Amino acid sequence: MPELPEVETVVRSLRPLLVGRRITAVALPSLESNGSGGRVLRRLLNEPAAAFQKGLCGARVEEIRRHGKNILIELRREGKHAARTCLLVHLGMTGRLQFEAIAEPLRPHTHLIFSLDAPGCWLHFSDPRRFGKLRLIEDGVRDLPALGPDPMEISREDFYARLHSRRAMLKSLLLDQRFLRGLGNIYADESLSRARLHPAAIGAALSRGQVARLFESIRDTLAQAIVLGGSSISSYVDAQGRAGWFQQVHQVYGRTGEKCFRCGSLIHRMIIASRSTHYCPRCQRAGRPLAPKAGPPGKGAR
DNA sequence: ATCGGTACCTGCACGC
DNA sequence: TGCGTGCAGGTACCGA
Repeated sequence: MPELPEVETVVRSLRPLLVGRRITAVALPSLESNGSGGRVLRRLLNEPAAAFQKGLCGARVEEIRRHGKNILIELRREGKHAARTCLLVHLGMTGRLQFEAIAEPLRPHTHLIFSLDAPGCWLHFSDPRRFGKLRLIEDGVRDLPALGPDPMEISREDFYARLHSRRAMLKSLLLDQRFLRGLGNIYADESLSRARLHPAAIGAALSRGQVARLFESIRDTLAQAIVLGGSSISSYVDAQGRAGWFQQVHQVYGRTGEKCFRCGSLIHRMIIASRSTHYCPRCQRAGRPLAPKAGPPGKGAR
């Protein structure tokens, strides 16, 4: 679900109802209902559940930001133990933060419920596959994993310098959060398609013009996806339950065997960095590695 | 530095 | 209907 545009959409949908609110309690339904709940929460939280609850209760939400695919909920605790803290939420593959009326039936795999000082409004965190994580960190960004620059903030020159020093395949680079933060499988494929670059092309081998095309494509793709509220494949929705629309304009992702909108060729699928990679073999030739010379003479590699 | 493989999980679509 | 298989938007870790 959650790459940069989806996380940005969630952040924007969280703000109106969450900023300024106080967290009054944190309930852990999976701990109560399920024998393996303790193990689930240990993986999700990486600290004892009681300490996590204590760190959040009474804290007021000051601001919500995005850092790559991480959601940063900036908090201030008042009173005797006044302090600034930050709740980092990574949605993993299937994590969902959603406002609910508590009376509604609990969505399966709801692991946390944040009570707020707002009537009739609770924030639920659910995550069927449990690849998500929540971390309480003191004092902001210091403890975050070292991530690369944000694709919407990096300059064209810096992007060129970073890309030109790398000998990895473009798809691998775009998925690498230390190279650039926020892209995932969908937006890597979609950006490469719009830039008309082959996913297996080598970063260092691109011309200045090709790098510029990739730079613009990434920004345009992400910007358009944010406007459309992200891509809703299977179950993604924002904090108010609204689906995104960007999947309607996917050019290659999830379109294996369908016709390219530009040239009519069939979209191919290959594996790079052990991830499904979708591309048009005709439009995305630029930078393609040379075909192996294998095969009997006269049969020329295609 | 880079890559492939594996691991972590559940849910779903599919073919038989 | 039920079963097995493969696949899914995430990261982290290991060994080569």
